[in-house]
Parts: sequence; C-alpha cells; structure tokens
Amino acid sequence: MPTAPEPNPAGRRERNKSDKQQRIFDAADALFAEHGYAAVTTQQIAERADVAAGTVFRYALSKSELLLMVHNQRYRRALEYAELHLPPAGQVAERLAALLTPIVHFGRLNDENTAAYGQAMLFGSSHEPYRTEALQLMDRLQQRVAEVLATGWALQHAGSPGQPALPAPDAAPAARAIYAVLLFASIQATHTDVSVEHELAGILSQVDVISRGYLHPAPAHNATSASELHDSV
Amino acid sequence: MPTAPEPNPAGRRERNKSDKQQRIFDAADALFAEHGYAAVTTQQIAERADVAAGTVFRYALSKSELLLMVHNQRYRRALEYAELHLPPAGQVAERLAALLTPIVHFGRLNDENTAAYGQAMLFGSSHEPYRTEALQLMDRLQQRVAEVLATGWALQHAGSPGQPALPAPDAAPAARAIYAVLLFASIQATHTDVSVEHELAGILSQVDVISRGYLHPAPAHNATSASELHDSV
DNA sequence: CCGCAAAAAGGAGTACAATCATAAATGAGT
DNA sequence: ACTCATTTATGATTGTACTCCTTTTTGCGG
Repeated sequence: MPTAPEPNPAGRRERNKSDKQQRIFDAADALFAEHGYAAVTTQQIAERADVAAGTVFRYALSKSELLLMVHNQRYRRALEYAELHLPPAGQVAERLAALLTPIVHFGRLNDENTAAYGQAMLFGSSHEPYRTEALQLMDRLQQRVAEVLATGWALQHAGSPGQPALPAPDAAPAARAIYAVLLFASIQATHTDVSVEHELAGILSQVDVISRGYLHPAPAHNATSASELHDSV
Repeated sequence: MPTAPEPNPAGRRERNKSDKQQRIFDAADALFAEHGYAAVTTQQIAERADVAAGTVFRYALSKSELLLMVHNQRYRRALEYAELHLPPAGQVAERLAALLTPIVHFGRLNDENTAAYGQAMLFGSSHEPYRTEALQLMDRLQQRVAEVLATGWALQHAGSPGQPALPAPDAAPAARAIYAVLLFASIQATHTDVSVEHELAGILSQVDVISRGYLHPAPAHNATSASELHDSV
C-alpha cells in the first residue's frame, strides 16, 4: 500500500541506499501480516523490497529474524499500550490482568505469527540482534509485572507499625513464572481453538496462584540469590 | 549422477519388513545422540537404517517427529525414575524438588536435543502422532505435580476439626504453571552457560512461589475448567 | 500357481533458506 | 579526476527436508 514498487530494472542501484533497510522491513511486515510467516518466502520479500535474494540476509541473519524485526515493533506498541492503561493502584490481581490482557489479545490478532515469534525468541541464535531486542521486550514486561507485585506487597504490609517494614521480597522469580505461563499459553492457543476469553481465564488463574504465592509471607526461606539467573548472552 | 548405485544389491529387499520401524528408530536415536539433532540429516538416518530417503517419512511425518519418537522414550524413562524416587510424604517443596530434579538433570544430558524436543512439542503439527505422545508425557508430569500439591493441601488443612474438610482446590493451574516454568527454564538454559545447580535453583525458586500460592487459602475463585485446554485435532 | 488389487518402498524431483564468490558502489587520499 | 581499499549488493549455487509418481511386494481368491 505505501510503496508501490514497480519493477524498475534500471533504478535499483541508483536508489537511495539508506532506505533499503526500510524497504525490506516494510515488505516483510506487509507479507507476513497478509499471508502469515510460513507462507511467505524470503524470495518474495526480496522481490517486494526490490533487492536481490541474498541482500535480505545482510539485514537479517535468517528468515525468522525478519519476523523478529517486524514483530518487535508491533509487540512494543502492545506493551506500551498495556503500560499506559495499567491502573496506578488497586488490587494486584486486577492490575496484573490489566497489564496482561492487551498482550494476550494482541497475540491473538495473528496467532500464527505470534507463535513463530515466540519460537524465534526461544530458539533463535544468540547472534541475532533482533532476538536480543525481543528478549529486552520480554524483560521489560517482566519488569512491569515485578513492579506490580512489589507494589502490592508494600501496600499489604504497610499497616503494621510494630514491624520495622521488612523489605519486599524479590519479585523476579514470580514475574518470570508469570511470563513463562503467558508464553506457554499463547503458544498452546495456536494449536487449539479456545476462545481468547478462555485462554485469558486460564492464564489469569495461573497468574493468580503465582501472585498469591508472592504476596503470601514466605516461611523464612533461604533466599537463593536469584538475581544471578539472568540471560547472559 | 545418472542412475542410483546399488549399495547392497541383494540385501535390502529381502530383509524382514516388520523391523524397518525399529531400524529407523535405532538409526535416528544413535545419530541424534552422537551428533546432535541439527547436525544429522534425514538422508543419514535413511542410510544407517538401510532404507530409501523417502521411506523415513512413512514412519515419521518430519525430521522433528523422528526426534519426538526417540526422545519420548528417553524422557519417559526419566519421568519413571522421577516418579519412582518421589518420597511418599513430606514437605511439598521437597517433594516437588525431588520430582523435578531428575527431569532437569536429564534435560542437561544433551541440551541441544532437549531444546529441539521442546520445540517439536510446542510448535509441531497436531497431525504428528509422536507429538501427541509427547504431550501425554507432559500431562503425566503435570499430573504428578498436581498430586503432590493436592496431597500437601490436604495435610495442611487436616488438623481443623471445626471445618467440614473443605475440598482441595484444583491444582491444575498451579501444575501447569510449574510445567511452563520448567520448560521455559530448560530452553533458556541452552542459550546460556548456567550450571545445572543454578538452573535448578532458579526453577525451584519459581516453583516455591507457585506452590505457596496454591497452598495459601484462595479467595474463592471461579475454577475455570482447565481440562478443555487440550490440543483437539 | 496365477492374476490382481492394495499397501509399502523406492528414489529422483522440488522448494526454499541460506551461502559465497564475484561485482558494483563508495569514499578517502592525493 | 584517478587510484585503490573497504563496504555493500548480487544472484547463481548449494544443502537438505520433504513430496510424488513409479515400482515392488504382499496377500488373497480362484
């Protein structure tokens, strides 16, 4: 729709070089959105972007990285929307639901591509820059989840003047578990025909368990420093 | 190369036909174990099994299903070991650790294949019989986890003679969350160089949160029947 | 034993992601 | 403007999973 790439045999080389990246991005984005990841060939993307087949792989290391490239942007928008509409206060369960619901719905817009995106994120090579970007978005969502949890903990343990405000426990494990649940459920959803509502209900019931576990006073556990468990690539 | 060379002119056709499946299984198992999933070609498997290239795909729909086929067996053994060594009683956290530790260690024996196995399970086609088998093993582990949780709940809420023994809540969401955490961590581990101990500690810290959430008296939740979330094709 | 239909196996062929040797473009130094 | 080194683009080629039409084998009724 925006660029109408007429096969201009003489023009290619003379074109502005710096927008080649943009042409490839747009081509991949449009084709994946229209036909779905699996049905699109890298050849088609190259043709639509009006570059040679091999050129595509100078801007992304693999077909799946092309998907990461275009889907990161879409995912980021969904995440920003979720962050924006997160109520600044309230029950933990409701705030988490508010945060996750847009993400789940977004995933359902094109569930084939969402599954492929998850696959590229989970199984892609560490050398792929766009995968790194995707992992950062993943971290960012976990961060938001952790904040909601920690805030909830602080509120819950605020009204005891006797206690010297024992610090909130590390919310990272709970946030990570919630993310795992979200991802797992999203992928499962592509293989079944559950409704979004059903999927969301399943996710939230798991999230509920996890957030209760976080908020529940822990029985003086050996806090195995979980901060070292980060992806170190 | 005009015509096919006759590698073994007399032998192939006259062999016992019914063990072809077994030959293919053995060939795939050995080659995957020795060289790793990615480095093995279906051609190699065919050669080692002494069948034609196309024949392999009459016994498995895809290369990844070959992996599911052979890895299911290995995984089942690990699961049986874990079930066997599960202490019949004790703290929930310890029993869950006993259940999951062998699985995590097993995954580390050949983490490349384990990741590929997870990938085949999560993203494979619903028409693949061996994937269905893998999903059943997944369910079985979740079942064991759920049992440990439910048993723990029963013990914890046993000593109140006043209450008319309110029934244990559905442990399925917690079990699913624990499985998601396990799978997610296993896959992550292949991209990092964390030690098994570290990986396990990370998993158990998440499992702890989840099991505490399950055991903690829930605020009367709508138990969305999670049994319908199954792959239905 | 002999057709003969159905099932199984064969292996050349296909599609496609990804590579790589070559070629073109670029720009810095003079 | 002219080299020449470096960066970038090209597209034919390759490796490989998977398909598809053909051939072989099998089992069965006469």
